[in-house]
Amino acid sequence: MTDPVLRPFDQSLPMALMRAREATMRRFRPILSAHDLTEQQWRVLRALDQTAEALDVGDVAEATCLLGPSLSRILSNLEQRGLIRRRTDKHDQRKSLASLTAKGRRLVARIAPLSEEQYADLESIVGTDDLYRLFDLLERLIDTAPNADHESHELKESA
Amino acid sequence: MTDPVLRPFDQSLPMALMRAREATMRRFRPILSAHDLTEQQWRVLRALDQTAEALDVGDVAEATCLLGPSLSRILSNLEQRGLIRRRTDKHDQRKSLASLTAKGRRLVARIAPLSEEQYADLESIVGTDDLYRLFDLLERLIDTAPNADHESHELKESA
DNA sequence: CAGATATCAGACATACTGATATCA
DNA sequence: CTGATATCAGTAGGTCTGATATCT
Repeated sequence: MTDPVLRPFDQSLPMALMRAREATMRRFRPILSAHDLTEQQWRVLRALDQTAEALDVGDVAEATCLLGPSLSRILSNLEQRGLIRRRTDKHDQRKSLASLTAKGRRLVARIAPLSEEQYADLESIVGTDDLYRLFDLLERLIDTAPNADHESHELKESA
Repeated sequence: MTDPVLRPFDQSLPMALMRAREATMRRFRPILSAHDLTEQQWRVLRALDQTAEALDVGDVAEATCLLGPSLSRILSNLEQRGLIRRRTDKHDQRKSLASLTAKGRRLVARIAPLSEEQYADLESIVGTDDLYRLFDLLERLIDTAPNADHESHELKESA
């Protein structure tokens, strides 16, 4: 009568994904907090670093898995700190375009080598082949999503 | 001068893990919210469902990847809703033991088949073999964690 | 007394919903 | 007008640090 009705935790996929992400983030978190960045803020800076041009808010939301309202506040924060800049799109004045400032770019550049260091470490532990296998499997999992709405909340992770 | 200094997003492991978890959770989230449960609350109920006996708070924290203070608040919430019960350990009165109430157990039992349904769906899409391969790779990744402190915050996801 | 355990208090970043202004 | 885009307002649930009480 008190028997478990669910599969054990170690067979829970979201749980395994969360633990794996947690294990990975344990490497990066100290780096980010040393620069006063939350994970979400870092994701935004990172997304903006990838493109030479500015991105509209919708694109940033898609890239970072953040919801619009959350993103608006994060962008305000980063703008106040002088790390990013916002301007309205000339061709479509509804849109707001975000881009890194020189200061933001310097910050990313300062963090990048520390980040890559951790990746190299990870790769040497897990092995390059298995790491790519993992990426491949994760990609396939992502494609199984019922609704590929780019609107979805934070990992927050659970279950 | 505006070239990206970081690897692209699709080669970011925490990012891939987050997206994969998000894709997976998209299946389960509607089920949980239909029963007024957050992901963290569900993780706690699930952990308690796994053992016939009560668990002390430390064990629950370990199992659910939640920090002590967060867990305290979540347990209070679940206790108020009559889903769990807390009592102090007779042998070590510092410890607080948590267990599911009959009501909590009924709730888990009601959700369980809906959850398993999604797992079966997932397994049929990804394939049983690859799903196990994925579990294996994730497990290895988890073992690479620098600090295996069971204290670590929420997925929140990033980087 | 030292170490462990759980909780509390409070500040903060985020998630999420719903309303709003602007523009295509 | 409609649909899209971004933001704002506000509530809620979590994170995290630091302090506290209790017990081993």
